[in-house]
Amino acid sequence: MPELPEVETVVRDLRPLLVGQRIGRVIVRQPRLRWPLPEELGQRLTGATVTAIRRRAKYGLIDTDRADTLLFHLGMSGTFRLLEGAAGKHDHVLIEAGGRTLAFHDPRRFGSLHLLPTAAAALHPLLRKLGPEPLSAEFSAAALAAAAKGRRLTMKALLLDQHVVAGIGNIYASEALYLAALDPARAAGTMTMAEAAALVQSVRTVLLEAIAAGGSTLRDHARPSGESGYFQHDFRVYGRAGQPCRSCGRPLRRFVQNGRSTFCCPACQH
DNA sequence: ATGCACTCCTGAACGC
DNA sequence: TGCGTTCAGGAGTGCA
Repeated sequence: MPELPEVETVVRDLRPLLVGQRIGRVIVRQPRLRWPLPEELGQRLTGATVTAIRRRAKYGLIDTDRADTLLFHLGMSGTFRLLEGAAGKHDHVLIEAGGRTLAFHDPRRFGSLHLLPTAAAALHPLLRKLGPEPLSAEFSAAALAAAAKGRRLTMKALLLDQHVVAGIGNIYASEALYLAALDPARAAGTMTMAEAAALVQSVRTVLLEAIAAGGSTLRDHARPSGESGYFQHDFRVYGRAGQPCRSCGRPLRRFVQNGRSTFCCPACQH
């Protein structure tokens, strides 16, 4: 469940479970994720106390009092879940803390875990080139327009470029473009300043809505899985091909861009 | 520099 | 029931 709102929800759910807790055993059951897990993962984490949990783009950062930070990315199918009983299939890494066992569960194994020096975490190659956080003031109409200027790629592809703005994925790209009434297939370079302003606002709206929805949904479940938070969210266009546009009533359309599904209202978005 | 196809992996849903 | 095909929320790499 990998876009910014879902990672934010996971981070918020992990905080009360881990912050202030001393990490016990760390068991690696499957070291081959997106990148091989560091050999010293367990040694470095065991005995450390979690001091803070942060989010950057779609990454979560778990800081410890040993100046190490555990960086995680959920990929397409990653979740954290509290283990009840034995570890199951795809529970790749088990982390004991506070009398509980947390499992990093990821069937497709596109997720990743890294161990970084906390002080230099932002300099890591995976984080260094990320664009602004979409919910920060740094993500402005001027900044977006500047990033779009002269670019021939589509509006949708621009939003998915993590160097332009960090944290938007395939679902919320469609959602934001619909809310801003922008055609996903239009060249990004044709964006006016007024359209950039509308898109910035729409991105913020859909992300904040999703964070609110994820948080409330997850509270129904006693574990920080997050799966439910994603599926129960009510999307405006994503996954609704053929259904009526909530604005004009005409059928929504699905088409493929760069090998991925895009949903839009051909009548409302230009 | 820019844009895009390919690639990693498994599971679910669907058609025959 | 089983088998093959297609699709899925990510993103680094390498190529044109």
